[in-house]
Amino acid sequence: MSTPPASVPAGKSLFSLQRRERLMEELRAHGAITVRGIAAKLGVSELTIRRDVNILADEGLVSRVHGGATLRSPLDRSAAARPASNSYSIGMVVPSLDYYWPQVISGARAEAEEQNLRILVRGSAYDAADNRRQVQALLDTQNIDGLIVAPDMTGEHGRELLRWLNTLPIPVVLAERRPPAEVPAHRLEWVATDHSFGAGMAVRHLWQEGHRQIGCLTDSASPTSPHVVRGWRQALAAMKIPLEGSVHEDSATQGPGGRAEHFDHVLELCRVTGTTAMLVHSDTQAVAFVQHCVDRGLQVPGDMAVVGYDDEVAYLAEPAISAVRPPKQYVGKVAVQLMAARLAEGRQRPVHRVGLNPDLILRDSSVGAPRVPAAGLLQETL
Amino acid sequence: MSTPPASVPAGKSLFSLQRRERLMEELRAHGAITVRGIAAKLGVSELTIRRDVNILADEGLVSRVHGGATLRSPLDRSAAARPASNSYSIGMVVPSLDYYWPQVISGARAEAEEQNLRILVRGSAYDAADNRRQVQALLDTQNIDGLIVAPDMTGEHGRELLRWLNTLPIPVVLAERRPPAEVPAHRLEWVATDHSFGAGMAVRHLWQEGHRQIGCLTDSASPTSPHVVRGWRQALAAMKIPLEGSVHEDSATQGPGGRAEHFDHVLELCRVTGTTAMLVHSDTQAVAFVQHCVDRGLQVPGDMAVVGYDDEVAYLAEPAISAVRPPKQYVGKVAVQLMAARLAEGRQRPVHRVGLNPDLILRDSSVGAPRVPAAGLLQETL
DNA sequence: CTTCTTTTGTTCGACTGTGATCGTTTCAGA
DNA sequence: TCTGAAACGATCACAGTCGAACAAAAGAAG
Repeated sequence: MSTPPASVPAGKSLFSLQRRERLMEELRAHGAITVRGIAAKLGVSELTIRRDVNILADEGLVSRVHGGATLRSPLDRSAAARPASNSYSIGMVVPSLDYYWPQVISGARAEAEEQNLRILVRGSAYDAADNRRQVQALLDTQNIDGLIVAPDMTGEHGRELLRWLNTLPIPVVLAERRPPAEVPAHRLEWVATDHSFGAGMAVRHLWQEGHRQIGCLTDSASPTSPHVVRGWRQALAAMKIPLEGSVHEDSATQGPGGRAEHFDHVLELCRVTGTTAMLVHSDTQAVAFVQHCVDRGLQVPGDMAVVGYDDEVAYLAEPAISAVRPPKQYVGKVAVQLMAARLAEGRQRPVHRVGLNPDLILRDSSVGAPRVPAAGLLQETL
Repeated sequence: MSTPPASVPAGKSLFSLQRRERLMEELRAHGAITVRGIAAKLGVSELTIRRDVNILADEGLVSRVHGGATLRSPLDRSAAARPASNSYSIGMVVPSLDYYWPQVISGARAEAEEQNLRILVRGSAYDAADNRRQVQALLDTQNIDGLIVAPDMTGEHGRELLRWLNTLPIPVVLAERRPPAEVPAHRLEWVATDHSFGAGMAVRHLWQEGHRQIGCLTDSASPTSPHVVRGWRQALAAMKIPLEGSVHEDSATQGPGGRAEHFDHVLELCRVTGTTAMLVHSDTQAVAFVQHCVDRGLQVPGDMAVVGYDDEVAYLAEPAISAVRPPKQYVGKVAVQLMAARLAEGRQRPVHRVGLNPDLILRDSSVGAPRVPAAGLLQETL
C-alpha cells in the first residue's frame, strides 16, 4: 500500500515483525484482508501470511476468517475465555505519600481489587529525575504490565520525562496531569481533576454570597496552582470583576519574613482593594490563613470569607473551612479502569483522556454575606 | 449503512465474520431484518444469511423470527435468559442517521446490550429547536432514565438548549460535543473525539512526507470544523509554517459557481502559495476534491496530497484517501458506559468528561514525497 | 568455518464456506 | 379450519482455503 505494489520488494525483504506491522496497517485501512491479496502484495507465500495471521490472532489483534482476517470483532468468540490470565501488575508512582495522594491510592487499590489486578506503589520526589528513577526501578525489578504515574512536568526535564514515558513498551496513565499540547505524547492517557472548574465554582459561590472582590492565594510550587489561577481568572472575567483590582498572591514568592509577614501583606492588600473573600490553594495554607485572620481580630467569614482548595484538613479549622474537594478516590479509580481496559483491549482502543469535576463542600468559612456590603459600593466607585 | 445500498457490492465480497457484523449493525439500526432484504443487499444467497442468523442466535445475540431476525428480545427464551436485573432505558438523539452517527449508535447499542440497557434512538435536525423537540418527545412518551444527545450548540438557542439539558431530572451525556466553558453546564457529562488532535496528526504526517505548505479545506456547517481548524493552526504553529501564507478555505462560503468553481479557486490558491498538501474536512468532500484534482490533470499524491477527515467513504476514492478516523464506535460505547455508571452510582460520582483520540489511516493519497520539493525552497524565500 | 535456530516455501490431503435442489414446515388470509 | 405462498433446513457438490510434514534458506552463535 504505502510502498508501490512491487511484487518483488526492492532488494530488502521485510522482517516478520515489520510484515505483521504492515499487515495491521493494511487491516486498519481496509477493515479486512485476504491472505491471497496480501501475500501477492508483500511478495511472500500465502502460508507465511497465514502464520502471521495466526500469531496476530493469538494476541487478540485480529479475527481469523476463512480466506483472510479482519480487525478484531466482538463476534469472534475464539479468545473469549481469557479471564484466567487476568492477573496483571500495575506500577504506580506518586509524588507524595502523605498529602492528597493517599486517597488517590486508596481509590486505585479498591478498583484494582475489583478488577483482580496487583498494584505496586512507590513514592517519589516532586522532580523529574527522581520520577524517572522510581519508574525505572519498577520496570527493572518488578514485572510491570502497566504504569500509573504523576510526573513532574515542569521545564525541559519534565518534557523530556514525558517523551520518555510515551515511548515505554507498556501502557502509561497519568494521574492528575495533562501533558501540554506541544509535547507529542500521543500514547499517554490521563485522568485529572478539572481544577480550573473547581476554582470557578468557588468564585461563583462567593459571588452568590455577596462578595464583589474575590482574591486568590496560591502556592506555585504545586502543579495544581496554575489551573486554579486560570479558573479563578476565567470566573472573574465571567462575573466582570476587573483583574487589575483583584488580589493574587503566591506564597512561594514570600519574602524572608516568613508566612506570618506574608499573610499580613495579603491582608493589607485586601483592605486596600476592598477584597472580602479569598480562594486559597492548598487547604493546609487555608487553615493557616484563617488562623492568622482570627489572630488579627478579623471575623471569618464576616470580614474575610475563605474557600480552601484540596479539602485535606479544611474541616479541622475553627471555623471549619469551605473547600473545593477534588474527587481523589475517583482519580485513582478511573486511572485503574483506564489501565485495565487498555490491558484487556490492547492497541485498538483509542486513547482516553478523562477530566473529573471536583465538588464544593460548604462549611462555615464562606457562608453568610460580608459584614461590609459596602464592598459592592466600593467596587462601583472604581 | 455508510456504504451505499449497493445491491451488488462491486467485486469484493465480505468475509463471513464481516457479514455477520454487518448484519448486527443493520439490526441495531433498524431493530429487525428480513433474510431476503439482507441477502439482496449483501449479494449472497438467502441460505447463507439464514446460516448466519442461526450462528448469531446460538450466541444469543439475535432472536430468530420467521422471515428474518430481531435484536435479542426478552420474550425469546430459546436460550438461557440473562439475569435480568435493573433494566434502564436510555434515550439517544443524534443529528443524522446516515452520516457518521450510525457507527456511534452501533457502538452504543453494542455496549448497551452488554450492560443490559435499552436504547431508543431518534434522529433530529442539526438545529437546537428540533433537538429539544425530539428530547421532549422521548421524555413525554417513553420512560427514559437517561439521555445521550448531540445537540446543536451554536448561537443563543444552542446555549439555551444546553442550560435546559443541564436542568433535566435525568442524567445527560453529550456525544461529540463539549459545552463552551462560559455555559454553566456543570452537570453535563460528555465524550468527544479530540478533533484538533486528529487534525494535528494529519498535518504532522504530511510534514514528515516532505510537504512544507499544508492547506485546510473545511465545511463550517459542521460542528466539527472549528476543532479541525484549530488543530491545523496549532500544528502549523508547531512546525513554524506561517499562517498567512497558508490556504484555508471553507466550502460553506463558496460562491454561486458551485463546488467545481470553488475547487478551482482552491487549486489556484494552492498554486500561488506553493501548497502541495490539503487537509479536507468531511471525507465526502475529500473524495470530491481528489476527483476534481484528477480531472484537472493533477497527480494525487504527487502534485497534491490529500488527507480526509472522518473516514466514512475515503477508502472508496481512486486513489484511496488517507483519512483521520474518529473512534465513532467508542464514542457511543463510552457514552453508554458513562450513563450506566451514572445510573448505578448516582450523584456521588463526579462528573466525567472524556476525550478520545482519533486514528490516522494511511492510504495512497498522502504517502510519497511531493513531486516538486522546490516547495521547500519557495518557502525559504518567503 | 560449522552448527544450531529461526524463518520461509512446497506439496497434498482434509476441511470450510457457499449455493442449488427439494421435501417439509410455518404463516396469513379467506 | 383450510390453502397457497413463502420460509426453512437436510443433503449434495464444488471451489477455494487451511495446516501438517518436510525441505530449504537465512541468520546467529560458537
